[in-house]
Order: sequence, then C-alpha cells, then structure tokens
Amino acid sequence: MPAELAKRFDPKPVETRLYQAWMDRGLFHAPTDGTRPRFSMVIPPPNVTGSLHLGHALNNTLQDLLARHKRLLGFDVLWMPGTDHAGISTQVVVEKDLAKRGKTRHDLGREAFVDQVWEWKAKYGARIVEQLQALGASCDWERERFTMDPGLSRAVREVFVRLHHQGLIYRSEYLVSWCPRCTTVLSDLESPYKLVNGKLYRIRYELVGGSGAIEVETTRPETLLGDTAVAVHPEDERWSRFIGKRVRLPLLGREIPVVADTFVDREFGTGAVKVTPAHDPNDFECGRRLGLPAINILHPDGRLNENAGPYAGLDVAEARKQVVADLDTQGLLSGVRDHPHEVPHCDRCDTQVQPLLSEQWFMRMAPLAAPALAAVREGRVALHPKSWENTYFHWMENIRDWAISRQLWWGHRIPAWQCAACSEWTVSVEDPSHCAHCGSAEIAQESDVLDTWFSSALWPFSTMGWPDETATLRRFYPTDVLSTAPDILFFWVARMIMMGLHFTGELPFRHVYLHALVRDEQGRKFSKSKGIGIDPLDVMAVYGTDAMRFTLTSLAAQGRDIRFGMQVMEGGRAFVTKLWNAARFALMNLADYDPGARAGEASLYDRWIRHRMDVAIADAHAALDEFRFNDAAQILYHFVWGELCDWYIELAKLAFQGGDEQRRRTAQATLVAVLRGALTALHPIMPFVTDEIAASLPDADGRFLMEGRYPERGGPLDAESAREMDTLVDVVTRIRQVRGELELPQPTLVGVTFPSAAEPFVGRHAAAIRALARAAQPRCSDEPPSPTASVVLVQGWSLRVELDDPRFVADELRRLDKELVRIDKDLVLTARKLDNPNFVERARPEVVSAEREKCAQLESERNTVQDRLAKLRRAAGGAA
RNA sequence: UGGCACGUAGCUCAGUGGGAGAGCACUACCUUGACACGGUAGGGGUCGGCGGUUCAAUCCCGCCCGUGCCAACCA
Repeated sequence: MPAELAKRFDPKPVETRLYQAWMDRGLFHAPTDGTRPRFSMVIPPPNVTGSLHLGHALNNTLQDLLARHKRLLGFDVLWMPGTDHAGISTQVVVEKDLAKRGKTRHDLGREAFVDQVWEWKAKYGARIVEQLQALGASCDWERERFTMDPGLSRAVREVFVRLHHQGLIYRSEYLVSWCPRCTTVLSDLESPYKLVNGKLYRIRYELVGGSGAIEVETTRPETLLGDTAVAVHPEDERWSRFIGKRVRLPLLGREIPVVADTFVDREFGTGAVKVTPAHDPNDFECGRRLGLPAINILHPDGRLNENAGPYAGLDVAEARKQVVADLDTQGLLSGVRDHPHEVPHCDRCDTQVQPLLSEQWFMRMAPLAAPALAAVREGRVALHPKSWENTYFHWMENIRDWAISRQLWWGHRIPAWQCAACSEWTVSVEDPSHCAHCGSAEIAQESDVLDTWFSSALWPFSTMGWPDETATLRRFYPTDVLSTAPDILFFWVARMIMMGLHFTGELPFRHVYLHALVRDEQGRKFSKSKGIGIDPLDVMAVYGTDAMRFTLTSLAAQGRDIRFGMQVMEGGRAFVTKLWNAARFALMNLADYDPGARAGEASLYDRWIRHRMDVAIADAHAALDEFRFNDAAQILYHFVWGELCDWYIELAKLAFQGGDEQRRRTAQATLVAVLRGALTALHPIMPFVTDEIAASLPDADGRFLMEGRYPERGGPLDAESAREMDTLVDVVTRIRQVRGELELPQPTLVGVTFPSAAEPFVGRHAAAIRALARAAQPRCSDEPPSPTASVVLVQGWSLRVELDDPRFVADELRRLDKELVRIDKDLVLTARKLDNPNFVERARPEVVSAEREKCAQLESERNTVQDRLAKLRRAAGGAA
C-alpha cells in the first residue's frame, strides 16, 4: 500500500533511521564465501585526531557512490574502513592537553604517556567514524581497522624485519630535517617550503697571516659557529689565490681551510660560501666529498649546544641576533640586505625546520621504486586523471631514501635492539632476549618509532590480515579502486604500490582516482590553521546529506578544483525536493495501483520514457566506468528533471485525468517502474531520499534499494516512435515560443491549426498539445492562414497559432522580422562555405551535403517567412 | 627555475576540428491539484592575448599574459 509522503522532505530523521536500518540488515558487510563477482576498496584512513572536512566529504561520497553502484550491479563489495594513528599530530594533541595541566610527556614517562594517548583515542577516536556514517558511508564497519591494532602492528614488524634482512632498511648518520618543536626528524615530504622574508648577511673571514679576507653571504649567520671550511669555485680567478690557505672563523677564532668545490655558484653573492656540513644539505655533501669535519651546534630542542661556545643555550633566533650584533661590533659584518627565500617548515606545527646531523633509520627506495614505476608505465595501475602520471614518474625516477624513524613515543616502536656489549643491532619480529651477534643479554630496544606512513603503506593488505593468508585477503585483495587526494600521491599511494608489489607480489589496486581539491569561494585552500573552511556537518544540517553529496558529485570534474560556497548547495537541495515532489505526484495517482494487474499496451509516452531511462542509466554507467562522476550526476539530473518531470509526468496527467481506464493502468505501471528505476540509479549518489521514497512506492517489498539491481533494459524505441515524440516536443515548444515572444497572457488558450497532412498525428496527440501548450482543440486545415495568425515551421509543417486579435499583428511582424534576420545570418554563413571551392572539394562529403541540405532548408524557411511577412504587411496596410 | 593543469555567459562550471552549453543569478508572464527549493519564455559570451597548421580553430601546434598544483631551490 502506498504511504503518504510528507509535503516536504525532512532529511535529518530519515538519515539517522535509514543508516541504522542498513546497518542492522548487514548490508555493508562483505562475505568472504560469496560466489558473485567482487569489488573492493580501502578507505584512505583518516587521522584519528581529525574531523571530517570537505575533502573527506567529497572523497568518501565518491567512494560510497562506487560501492553502492557496484552492489547494484550484483557485486560483493568490500569497502574497508579505518583510521591511522597519526604519530606527530596525535602526540601533539595529547601533549597540549597535558600542558594545560602544566605537565610534559617526560613527567609521565613513555609508558604512562602512551597509555594516555590510548585513552584519548578511546574517547575521541570515534568522532571521525561517526561523521563518516553521517555522510552515509557504506563501509564494512565490522572490519574496521586501526593502524596500531595488534594485527596491523604485526604486519609492520614483519615488513620492517624483512626489509632489514634484505638490506633495504639501514641505519646511518645523515643530515635530516629536524623539527625542534616536535623534537623529531621529518621526511622531505613533511617539510614543505614556505616563503620567508629573510636577510642576506655579508661576513668577512680574515685570512690567517693577515693578507686580506674572504667575504661570504649567508641567510643563517649563526651557523658560522659550525663552519669547517669556506668554499670557492675551483675556476674562479677572483679567489684562486686563496685556495689551500686558511681563514679565521669570526667570533670563535677557529682556523678553517679555503677549499675548492664545483657546487659553488660563482654568480651568487661573492662567489664564496661558508661550509657547515652539520647544518646544510649542500654543505653536508661537500663535506663528505672533501672529508671535512662536521660540527653539530644544535641541541634537539633547537637551542645551541656547547660547540657554540659563548652562544650555547640560546635558541636559533636569539643566537642569530647576538651573532649579528657581535660581528657588527667587530667590524666583520660588511652588509645586510633583504632576501626573501623559501625555507622548509614543519607540516604539523609550522616551525622552521633545522637541518641536523643525526643517526636515523632509512629505507632504500630505488630498488622498490623500479617495479612500481613500471606498473604505472605499463598501465597495470591507472591514475585518473591521467595527467598525474607524469608527476608520478618524475618523483619515482628521482626518488630518495626515506627517513623512517621518528623521535616520538606514539607509534610503532622500531623492532631493533642494540647490544650494550658489542653495539650491534638485533632486528626481530619477536622481542629477543639476547644479542644475535654476541649473545649478551644487555640489549635495549631502539626508542624511536616508525613514520606513520610506514604503516599506511601496508594498509591495503595489512587490513586484510596479512601476513596470514586470510579468507578476506584471498577474496578481496588486490583491491580495485583507490580514491584519494592528490597531495598524498607520494606520501601514500606510491608507497602502497611499492610495498604491495614487494610483499604480496601484486599491485594493491588497479585504478587510482585522485579527486579534486575543495577550495572556498575565493579559491583559497581550506586550512585548519588559518581557520578557513566550511564544516560539512554544517552543510548537511542545513541542506541535507543527499543534497551535499549530489552537489559535490556534480562538481567532481577531473582535473579541476572545486570552489565551494554554501550557495552552490541550493541546486542540490532543489533537485532532492524535485525528486520528492515527483514521487508525491506519483503516489497521489497510485492509490489504487495493483502491481499484479496485467498492464495493457503501453502508450508512446510510456515507451518513450522507459527508453529515455534506459539511455540515461547506460550513459551514467559509462561515465562512472571512467570516473566521470560529474557527468553521471548531470545525466541523471537531466533525465529526472528535464524528461521525467518536464515531459512524462505532464503527459501522464492526461492518462490520470482522462476516462480511459486502460491508459490509466499502463501509465501507473510505467510511472512506478520509471520512478523506481530513477531512484535506483540515483541511490549511489543520494542514498537517503531515494530509499525513503522507494519504501513508499506501491511495489515496495520491504527490501532496501541496495538489495536490488539496476532496472533491466527494455527494447530500443523504434525510430518512428522516437520521431513522433520529437515532433510532439517540437510542436509544443514552438507554440510556447510564440506565446512567449508575443507575450500572450498566460491563461489565454490559443487556437492551433495544422496542415491536413498532420491529421493522424493531431488525432493521436490533441490532448497533449492542448495541455502542454495551453492550446484550444487543434484543427487541421489547408486554408490560407488568417491575417491574425502566427505561422511557425515545425518538422516540415506550417503550423498556425491563431491569435484572433488584430492587436497582435504588429507583434507578429516584429517576430517574423527577427526570424528573418536569424535565417539570413545563417544563410550567409552557409553560402560562404558552399561558395568556397576548397570547402566543397576538401571537406568530408557528408559535411558538404549536410551543408547543402541546411542551405536548402534555410531558403525554404526564408521563403515562407518572407511570404508571410508580405501578406501580413499587405493586410495591415489594407486595414490602415 | 622546471613540469603539469586551468583561463568558455555576471557567478560556478560542462563541452567539441564543421552554426557556443548547463545550473544559479537576471528579465517578463504564471499562486493551473506534485513541486515558487516551482512552471513557461527571454536577454546575455571577439570560448585569456598574438601568431601558425587547416577548406574550416573555442578545440590542434608555438609564443605571451594570468591563476593554481607538483617538483626543485643559490648559500
């Protein structure tokens, strides 16, 4: 029995109720013993400290769309959800919390602090999951994973140990990017460059023995405390006489050599550069080449250490001020100028990163990158949009070793133990009791943890139980699609490909969809720190989740960012409402619908709308196959609004209001079928409103849309029927145009006269023409038109709209003049082409003949219009 | 600095080697029994600029300008 639908759709209660019902029914759970085809994805695990932002909303809407789409195609779908432990972010959050109580993590000690983080996670970690659920995400929550779960932690250890044994993980002293606030090393990717209004200081280094000085320029004068050389270009004549001599380091008085190295840019500054191997990447390389010592002047917390002599204890900024002042008073500062330049900053806390020499664990990337590069190059993994592949190649070809250790407490502690007796490392999955090298029991585990991305790189298989050969892994790995933000292409996607290939021998996914960046109305990137952003939960509260999902989907064009302001939501909401109202109309007319009754022969209108639905759904599927989400949304929007509502429902009213019982029954059957088809097709984009409506349809059987299938295609619409429907649409549209152009008062019923050749057509569609064009009963006659008629050409017929009022003659003359101008304009363009012998000879024949046809058509129209104009003018003149 | 995108109606954006499209906004008319978050019609664009290829360029190519992303970065 059809239920009544409320006058307005109220999203909130429906969303809560339906989501719970879907969960209760277990619709999101993917069985491992299924026999149907399978489809799987892993969610990009959001940061456990995070909350849903619009980028997540977009990405997860699209993934949910794919998941539901595949279910409707009959796949067993696994969408694996979970969160990651976000080492630095989470630790920072909990530390801030502690700071409010005047404590640091060191007050608690490692173990107690980690307990504290787990507590925090238990309390707030579910927030992001709840938000995903509010979005409608149909993840298999029974399988939810966290990167620090025992199973995933075991996978991390397993991978670390295997890579270490394979020589792909090593420990080494290296110049790393160091965040003094977080007191940890950062990877290159975690330290983006930002423009800083720095200064360039010119400093004199006096030659030992006193015959002159070398001037160098630097943006970080305080690093001179760690200088171990001054370098010049070997072929630089200005400085060649200094090479091999020694200069006196200002302030500290240390003697350091002048060396030659080709890395020096002769064009820059004085052409001489101070060398600080412990605190600058270029200098580090130079120092290695020339065997220079490296003097570390920094404490991990960013203050200067004892090597800085009198400056020890100052932080970098203070030291810089002091050093500059001292240089100045000693007359060694010969210039200062502004020098804006790019300096790496900590991705998490925005502190300036300090290059620092330290012992770290590294992963050797080149051997892992090679097969991952080949996989994309050979198309075994496809990136969408394809334009990202170049970026991927470039990065992978120039890949550098990955610093994987982090000086944090929250994360996967590195499974390596150093022996107090022999200093060797023992690396093992199980905690060892003694040194593998000398047997000593005095071993201590490395205190560092692994970069969070190390565990994320294993996500597609660690979530499925690897290294065990689980049923889930067998059935759902490798996955089909990964959808994610382009800014983590290297952080995450590339590393997953490398790890997947290395450890499972398979690519972790076939397709990578890199979604658009969501910006605000001014085109700015959303940013937590700058307070720029729209909370998707606010959007959902105001407009409804379906409206937001639809809007985001319709804006998700490949290769383009999304500018999102609240007002772009209006369209999505209007569409939800339109669908709702169409359903209300249907239900009003389905009160006595009998699903069991044999439907009679379908009318042209019935067959047409079913066909249009088939086409729309097929087109939408083709769009989804190519990740053209916006096209899919637009195709279905146009079908529902522009065809179902604008035409079919208006035509169905005739069947419902007329007295023909058989026509009414077939229209009912068609309406139910088409509405259910439209709801099913839209369900992946707008799951809530569609399921809510579907449950009210008279053919509802208690199952949710997701448990069903897309409608099966009917036969094609025969050409003659298609043409007839086109003609009807044209006729109605042309009459409406005349009404509009002549500004006829809306309630006026106009008379319409067709040529007698149109009699069969008019006989079949008189009711439709009357209703849709607001016309009186159409007539058929070949008599010449009366002077007050407006004549339009449609599908070869000369159609008359009877105005019956001489006042409209002037309007009609104006309308015909306008028409003539348009025709003439087109005619000139066409004639110009046809007069060009090159066109006639070289253009494709079908183009030429089409042009000829058009020309003939235009000429005939022109004659008719001119003829009509002449007659009207004569009549008007005669009357005057 | 290099690579890659993008620049189309007032706004947000589709699109294509053979007469420029949608939604919103705007104008006019319409409170017709699904819907004013609506209906019908209409106005509005040298498709960033300059060259080139072509019978034909908004589309292909080159250069330039503007915007963005990615990568690198000279101390």
